[in-house]
Amino acid sequence: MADIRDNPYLAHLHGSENGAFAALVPGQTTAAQQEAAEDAGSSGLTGRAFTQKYRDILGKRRELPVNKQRQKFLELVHSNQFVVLVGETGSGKTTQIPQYMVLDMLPQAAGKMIACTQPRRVAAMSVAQRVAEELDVKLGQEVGYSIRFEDCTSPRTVLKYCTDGMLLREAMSDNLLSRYSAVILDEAHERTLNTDILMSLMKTIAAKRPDLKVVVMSATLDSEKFQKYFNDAPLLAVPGRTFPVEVFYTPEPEPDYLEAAIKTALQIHASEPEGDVLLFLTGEEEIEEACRLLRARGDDLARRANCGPLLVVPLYSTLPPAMQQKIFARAPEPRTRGGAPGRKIVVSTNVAETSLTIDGIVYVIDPGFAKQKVYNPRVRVESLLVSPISRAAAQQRAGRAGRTRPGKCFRLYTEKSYNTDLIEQTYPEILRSNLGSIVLQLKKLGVDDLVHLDLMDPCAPEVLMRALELLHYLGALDDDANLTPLGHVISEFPIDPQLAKMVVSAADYGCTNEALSIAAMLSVPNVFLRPREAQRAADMAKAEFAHMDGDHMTLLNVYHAFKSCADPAQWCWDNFLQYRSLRSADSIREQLRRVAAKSDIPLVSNDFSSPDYYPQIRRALTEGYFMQVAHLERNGQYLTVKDNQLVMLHPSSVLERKPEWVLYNEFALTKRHYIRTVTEVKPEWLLEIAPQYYDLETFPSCEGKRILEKIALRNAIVQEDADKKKRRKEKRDRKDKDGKDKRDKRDKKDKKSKHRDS
DNA sequence: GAGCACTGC
Repeated sequence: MADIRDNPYLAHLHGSENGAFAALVPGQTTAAQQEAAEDAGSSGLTGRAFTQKYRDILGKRRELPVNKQRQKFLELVHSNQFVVLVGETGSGKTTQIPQYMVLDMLPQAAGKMIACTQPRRVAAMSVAQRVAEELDVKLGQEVGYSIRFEDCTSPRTVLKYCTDGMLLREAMSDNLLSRYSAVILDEAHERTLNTDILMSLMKTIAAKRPDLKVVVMSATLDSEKFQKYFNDAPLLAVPGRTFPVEVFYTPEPEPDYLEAAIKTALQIHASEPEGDVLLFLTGEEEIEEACRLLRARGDDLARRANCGPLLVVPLYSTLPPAMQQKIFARAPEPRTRGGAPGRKIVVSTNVAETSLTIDGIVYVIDPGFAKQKVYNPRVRVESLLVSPISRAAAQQRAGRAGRTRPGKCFRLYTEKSYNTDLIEQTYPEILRSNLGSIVLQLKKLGVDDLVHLDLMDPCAPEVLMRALELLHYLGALDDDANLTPLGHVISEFPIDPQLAKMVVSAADYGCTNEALSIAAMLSVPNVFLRPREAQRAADMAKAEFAHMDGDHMTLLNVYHAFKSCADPAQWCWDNFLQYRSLRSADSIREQLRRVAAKSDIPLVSNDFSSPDYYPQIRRALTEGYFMQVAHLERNGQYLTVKDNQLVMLHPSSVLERKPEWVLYNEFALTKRHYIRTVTEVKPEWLLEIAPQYYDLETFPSCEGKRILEKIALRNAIVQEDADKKKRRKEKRDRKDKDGKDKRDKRDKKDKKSKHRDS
């Protein structure tokens, strides 16, 4: 019944009509041959006859700009190990290029896969879904995806979309990525930490694997930098499919960008044709404030100037998903039939710049600012700072107005400012981050010489030094900066090295279960909600979980309560807790538990009624965080140990009684210097647990040091005492033993004689 | 007495 042409194993019998399929020679295909294979009666991947839906989609795929360049692309891939591809939005590169690679390399025949990396999970999932449809296969079979918490692939998988972090993890156990015949790095222009590392890694691997093909895809005009970095790789530019966006600047600088933004939005509403507005601001509070003002003044405007109704929607990542959905709502209908049309205004953070696409945006308002991460290696602090965006980011924002039809972008700064004040590109993340975790991963990847690591933008030596120093103190690296056995174990955990050290050490204190829970809770966004209209109620709810030892134990209480309640979502709502964060903490904990089990770390708890239950957990915490300790000086202020930075307990801390020694999870740099998530520790523990760090010889002078010195002295005396006692006891024991031996001999003799007697 | 831009393993 089945057409012989539908059987891929008989492809060689197909004759001239389908010969193109059989004619596919790996690494030598032409665009015409590939198209013939796509036009065939059945899929070369599954052997099944193509569906009508497949043919419909195929028609659309052929119209994508990237398809016109297929032959050129294949020629470049055939004669080069690296190819750089620049494609604007709408070019079809993310869906099509990996498919061209599949047809060209026929990875199923070679038993290898093609990987295409994405910076974000949702992108990896949704693109894989789309490509599975385009290839007429079931998602998770021939085409799949692999992201944290979810591996949707099978032994049949030939094309795998994954997050760049996932591929990096995979490289840690398979340094040459030998399962892949080609790696496609997508969205490389975003320059995430993981993409940068992966790019460097691909250069190293490619040098050792001539058979490996690497395609780097980017959306910027900064293609020369990529070409140069990849050994002068050839470039292929694919046009996009977007609509023109007209850009307007303010004639004079705006002193108050929030006020200017609101005015502009209302002006658009009053005078521009129908079309939704996207306004970029920097943070939650600012956005909510802007929304309030816009709603109030919008109503006013409608009354006075016969404007249509206004729908104002906030958008930021911590907004509950149900609220986020509102950005997709349609603009309101006119109040009366034939009246002025309604308009939707979305007020958003950077999420709308890359992660989320909102259809129907015609007007963009760009004040030119965003909160950006910065890292200060001197104080070892990552913080968020409102700073001017780059020209590339400004272009990206403007582009959001031209996705469905021609649009307009209003920049709330002068053209001169755009040209002279803004930097060309946003600094890549690797220049703005603490590299502790990354350095450990690199060591695990077999990169020994970090200083000469071939990165597109080399990181500051001081940042590297800080990372190496941290890992050395944690015991993850030895004196020659080589990975220790402990370092190997720590690197397996997908969390900060300090947290991983805590989890691993917790085994010695009998509390790995609790350490896992705390590690998970510290790896998710803040679980405590504090809505403006219910601050007191929220504080009271939090007080129920407060633990006298500090915030870490409070988090543990929350987690335990969460795990034992009947209806988690309702319970979270009732207790002003972020359900999303807690659920995520639960999956992270499960993942960490599996990693721990794989490393043969016993999963144990101490007796809950034991007085040592909490101290043991705090000791384990100290094993990871001894470098983040502050001491309360006599003047009532905290100084961080060694760095002598003046800090204050964050007002959200449950520790109001100001213990003398505290360990903190985070150093928040805002108007003041705050330490957040804080727990009381004992100075003795510091000396015991991290003598190499608390080496008083090298310690800068301060009150804390003098106290530690006293303790050290006392310890020494106690130790000396103990040694004396021990020696005396040993002497006594020896004496006793001698005596006992004699007695034993005598007894034996006696027994023998008794035996003889009996 | 205050904040959490955004990703990711």
